[in-house]
Amino acid sequence: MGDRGNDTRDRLVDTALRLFREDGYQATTMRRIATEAGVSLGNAYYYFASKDDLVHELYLAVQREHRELARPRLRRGATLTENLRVALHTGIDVMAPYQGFGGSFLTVALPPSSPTSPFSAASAEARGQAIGLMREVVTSSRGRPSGALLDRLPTLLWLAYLGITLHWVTDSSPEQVRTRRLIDGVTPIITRLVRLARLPVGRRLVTDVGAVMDLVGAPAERVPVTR
Amino acid sequence: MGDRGNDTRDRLVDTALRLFREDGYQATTMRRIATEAGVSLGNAYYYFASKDDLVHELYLAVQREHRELARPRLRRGATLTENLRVALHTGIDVMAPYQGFGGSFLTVALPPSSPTSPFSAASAEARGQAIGLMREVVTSSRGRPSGALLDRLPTLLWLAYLGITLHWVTDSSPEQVRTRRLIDGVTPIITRLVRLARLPVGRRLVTDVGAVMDLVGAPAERVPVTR
DNA sequence: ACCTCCACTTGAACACGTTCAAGTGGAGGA
DNA sequence: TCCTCCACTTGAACGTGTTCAAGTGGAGGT
Repeated sequence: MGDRGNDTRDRLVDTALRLFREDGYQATTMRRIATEAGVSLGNAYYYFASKDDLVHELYLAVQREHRELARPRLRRGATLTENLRVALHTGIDVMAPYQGFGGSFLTVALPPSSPTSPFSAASAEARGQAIGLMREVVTSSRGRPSGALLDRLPTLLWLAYLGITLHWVTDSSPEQVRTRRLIDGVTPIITRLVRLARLPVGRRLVTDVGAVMDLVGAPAERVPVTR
Repeated sequence: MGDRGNDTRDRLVDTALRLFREDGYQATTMRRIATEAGVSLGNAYYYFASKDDLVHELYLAVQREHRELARPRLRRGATLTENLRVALHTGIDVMAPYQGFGGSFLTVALPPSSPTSPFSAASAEARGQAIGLMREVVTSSRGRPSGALLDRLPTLLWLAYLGITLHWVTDSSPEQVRTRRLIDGVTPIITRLVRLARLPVGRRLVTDVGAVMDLVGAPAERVPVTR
């Protein structure tokens, strides 16, 4: 009992996430995290290899909350547009407190060296869950696509979500309304593209896009064989 | 004459870019840049506000070389697929020496705080030139699209280029063949989508995409009114 | 010849992220 | 009770990016 280790670890994560929210990335120093968590500086490094490692915790927390908040909001039988809209807006809602984090989010999240990278093997599970959420978006909606696209769509939607996140990070408009508008504008277009897949022209597009995804090794829902 | 200032500045840029190429971002310290350029540490900060400012120079150099290398390679009357392919591959060629730079490229290039950000006002001119290159790709190709799409396509292609760069950064495959394959796979798809714009279905898509771009304020070729 | 000005240069100093050798203390066995 | 072990904790120390008060020197006016 007592669980000295886990207690300290939890206290560090809580303190770090709070400071990240309140003061952003740069202004939150490792010394302050340690002090406010009531431990020494060196001790923080016993639990986390780097400051970026603490951002990884933030990444995981955001992801978890996104999933938990979005799933019950999906309506079985609603349009793809509507369910996708809900999922994307919920994502922005969850990330909102960290907008001040701004570019530093990417600074840490994107580089392939970091385990936070959406493409790294280390975050394969988190990525798989994100794609899984998109699969739920697809399967819970009416008018869902046929075979080939059904398999590809979750990953494609996840990529779209990544792009929207990229826009959000650089979005300095009040309340991030520009990103909100982007979501509202993009979702019907995606739905129209999905419908297009029923026509011969669309079917050919699906085939080609699928081929590229295989060739490049697009992330799948489960840990992919990176070779 | 003598141009003491410009000499020092040029020497700093040359040294920094060389060290970035040879040793990457992190291993290249401001102290080493200053020393190898034959000036004091403080002097480097007289010319460049930050280390990231030197990366901005790298960004500009890469952009300039991309443009200079790609333009003569475009063939008037070739297919859009072919010309776009050339432009994108040339981009990768130019960036290749900096692959080791890896994630740090984005680290510095993407955050909206940094003037290097593709979306910031500070890099509006560089961005405009990049979009301009894509415009040349479009106008030099045969079978170029009609009115509405003709205006939108350059920016859309630039966004595609951004996406491919994003993939390149995290591409650890030898010689970045995966990114090469991505380019070869994506360009014909883009061409097919452009052709689709002639049909009624496609025309409607173009209208909708254009509306979203206006709403969100997508970067234009010239400095946009960011509001 | 002297002075004035200011673009340019310097190195010390600061706070930061990170590392590391040296502890500390409580659980479990003898 | 004492001993051993090791998960956990500590603070000093290193190299980094960045800032700043103090110079330096050459061009141009008198």
